[in-house]
Amino acid sequence: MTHSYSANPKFLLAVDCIIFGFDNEDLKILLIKRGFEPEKGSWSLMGGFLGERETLQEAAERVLHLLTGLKRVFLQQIRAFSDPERDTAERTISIPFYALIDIAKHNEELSKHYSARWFSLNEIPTLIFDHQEIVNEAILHLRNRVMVEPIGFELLPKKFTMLQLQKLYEAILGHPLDKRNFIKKINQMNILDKLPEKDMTSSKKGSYLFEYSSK
Amino acid sequence: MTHSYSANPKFLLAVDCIIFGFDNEDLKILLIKRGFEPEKGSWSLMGGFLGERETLQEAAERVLHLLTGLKRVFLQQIRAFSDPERDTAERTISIPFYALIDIAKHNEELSKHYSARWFSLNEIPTLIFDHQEIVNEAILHLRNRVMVEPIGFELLPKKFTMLQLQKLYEAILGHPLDKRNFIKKINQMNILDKLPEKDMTSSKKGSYLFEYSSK
DNA sequence: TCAAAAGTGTTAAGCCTACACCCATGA
DNA sequence: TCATGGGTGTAGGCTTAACACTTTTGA
Repeated sequence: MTHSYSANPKFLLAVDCIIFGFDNEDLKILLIKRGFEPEKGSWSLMGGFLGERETLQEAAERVLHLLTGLKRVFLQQIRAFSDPERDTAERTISIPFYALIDIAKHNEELSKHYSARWFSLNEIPTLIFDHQEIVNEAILHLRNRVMVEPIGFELLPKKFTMLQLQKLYEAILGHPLDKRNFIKKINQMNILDKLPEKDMTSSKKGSYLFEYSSK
Repeated sequence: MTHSYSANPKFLLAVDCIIFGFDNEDLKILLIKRGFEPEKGSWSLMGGFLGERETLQEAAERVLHLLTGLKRVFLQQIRAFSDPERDTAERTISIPFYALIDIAKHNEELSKHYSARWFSLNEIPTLIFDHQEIVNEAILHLRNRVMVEPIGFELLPKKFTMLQLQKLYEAILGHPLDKRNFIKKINQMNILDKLPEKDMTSSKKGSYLFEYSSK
């Protein structure tokens, strides 16, 4: 160990954001066409460099806001990626965060500006560097977490039907769920408020809307 | 986002190691008396700075080897700590790793050289910077993981009794376990080989020794 | 009246928890 | 022979998984 701070090397720190969204069918991620060299024009996670006076969390919030226009978003840090060769231009350590957002709320203008597009998980194009590996870890992390904690509501509109929620869980977990068992499970968590309104777009009978209850 | 690598700031990256050991009674961590300013003489995690050509994992292995003499140790990365004020000397981002080692195997000479000491979790002295918070996250991580995956055997000698294993799990989880239920659970995991030998030191009857079966 | 999605219970199996006595042995 | 820790089984409650029919209503 070198007992002097100044004798040690310093590094660029990137925060790369895996932005998850849900279109009532598939879990998707928002990718950008990289706007600078190297790998200009290739598909990539939205990223940025850590600034002098920021925490990593703040940097991730900044990066996410640049692309989506959103603030106060669910963000979860995952493990650092540090292969010395991972970025072909210059050594960069990446500390990725995944975000859960409502697709409908992101700013289309900003997306256009970064040539961004939503991709279903099974249609992800070739990504730069180790970004595919980063995405894979984010998916695993999300999957593990959703099984024990009530997260994921960030991916839905404020009011949603049980079927929407079930489809979301199925998309995250990657396998179908039983309707009755799912409803039972969610109900006994006691995290939803049943609203008096119904969503009439999906059927003639209509289905009740629910809200995530912040208690 | 700044579209040029060189215009962005660089940072010192520390790897701090939470080194867990087990003395058949308590879960312990190995702390050092810090040998340089600031906070010289205060209790601290063993740490080091990332080198130009290393991955974070390699840096953690190097740091751990410096203090314990051990190689090929179980190491798990946890989340980065990045508060700009966390290190009072100079801004440093810490990427902590926790290690599981057999207390009996660490090198006493090296420990002495760093003025290192083992502390039970409930006797941890005041630590520098945010090291207590880092320790807390490592414990939580370990606790969550031990409930779903067979880890922890790294903390025991190669051959161990069921009681030793149970005491270890109790120390990690922080609460007592039922002997019969514990044995049932471990057995149905199918991860141990029962040896023909017995440990005769703990009782007149003797208790069978087990080995972790790598399959 | 029919088509389409919403809503609703029960049963069996497995899992977890709590709990107490006999065994083997050396002193 | 006795004191000490080692080893073993069962019953009840709880959770999970599998499974199908009735309701509502607009077209």
